[in-house]
Amino acid sequence: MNTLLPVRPSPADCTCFRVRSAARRVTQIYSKHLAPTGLRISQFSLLGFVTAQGPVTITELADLLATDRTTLTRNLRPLLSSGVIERATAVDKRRHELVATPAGRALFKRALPLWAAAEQEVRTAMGTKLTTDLHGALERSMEKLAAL
Amino acid sequence: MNTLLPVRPSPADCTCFRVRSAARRVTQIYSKHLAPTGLRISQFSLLGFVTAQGPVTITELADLLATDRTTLTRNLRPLLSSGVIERATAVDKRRHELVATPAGRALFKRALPLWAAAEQEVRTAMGTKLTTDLHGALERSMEKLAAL
DNA sequence: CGCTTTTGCGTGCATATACACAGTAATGCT
DNA sequence: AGCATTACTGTGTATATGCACGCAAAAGCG
Repeated sequence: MNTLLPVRPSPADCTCFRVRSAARRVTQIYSKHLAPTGLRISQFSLLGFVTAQGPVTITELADLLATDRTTLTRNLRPLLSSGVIERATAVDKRRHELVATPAGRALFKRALPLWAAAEQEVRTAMGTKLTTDLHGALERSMEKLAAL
Repeated sequence: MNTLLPVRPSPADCTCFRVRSAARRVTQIYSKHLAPTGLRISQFSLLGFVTAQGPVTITELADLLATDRTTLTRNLRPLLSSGVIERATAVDKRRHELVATPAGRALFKRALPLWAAAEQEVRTAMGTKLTTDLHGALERSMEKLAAL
């Protein structure tokens, strides 16, 4: 299990750099497709989770999305002000439960085929095997790195 | 090559979401290690490329890092003001050539073992095979997606 | 019941990211 | 040389990201 580092480590060998580069690249592609909806890809994900998970708190959402809680506070802002997500009053007054509004569910429904087109474009470009490999590697990596 | 999408697409199946989640996770790990240097991982990468590539322009750097050019303009700001990178006067007055200062090279040298520790921690957690798989999948993905 | 601890959130600060647009310098062409 | 084109860069605007810190509500305990 002694994974040796390259002899002359370079920033280009950095796992972090590679994952971040890939994230920037795919973000551009998805954003291009989703532009007509006015949603960024992160907003699409956020709206999707809120739509699917029903009433959910920011902390729960942070776990699902592997994002910092305080990041979500801000990322939710445009979605709250545009009325696609709203706060529900919870019994526990500390909890700020979030639900998708009818307009939010409609928007997500409209955005879904555009997301699918982006996903299809990426998967077609990569091919079936690479898509499977990438998803598998990312999935297993997240599991291994969750413990750290 | 007809890569079928899942029957009921969910944001969690999104390639973009997965890559972005992974990027957030690894960023946290590297940042933790690099904190004593005052460098973020993106700044470490930036400084590394400038140190290695010698005089380089923002546009060239943008290609190397797969980042938007205007992002680099801003990302360079803290590195310029802290004096680890400086502008060199080029013959072509449009070009803003960047070089690492002696302080910058020294800082990078100090940061290198901390980066190596982060890289080692990640690779140890993932294991040799998964590390190879992930790097390979990311590498090939970037190639395939570069054309889009 | 009153006090301490825990839990759920938001803010201040700093950086990261990229699109649309604009400015300036070099180049090419007539 | 003069003008159009191309190349290199910065800014305005908006979102994304997370750490340190502080606030309020609920829970636990004597």
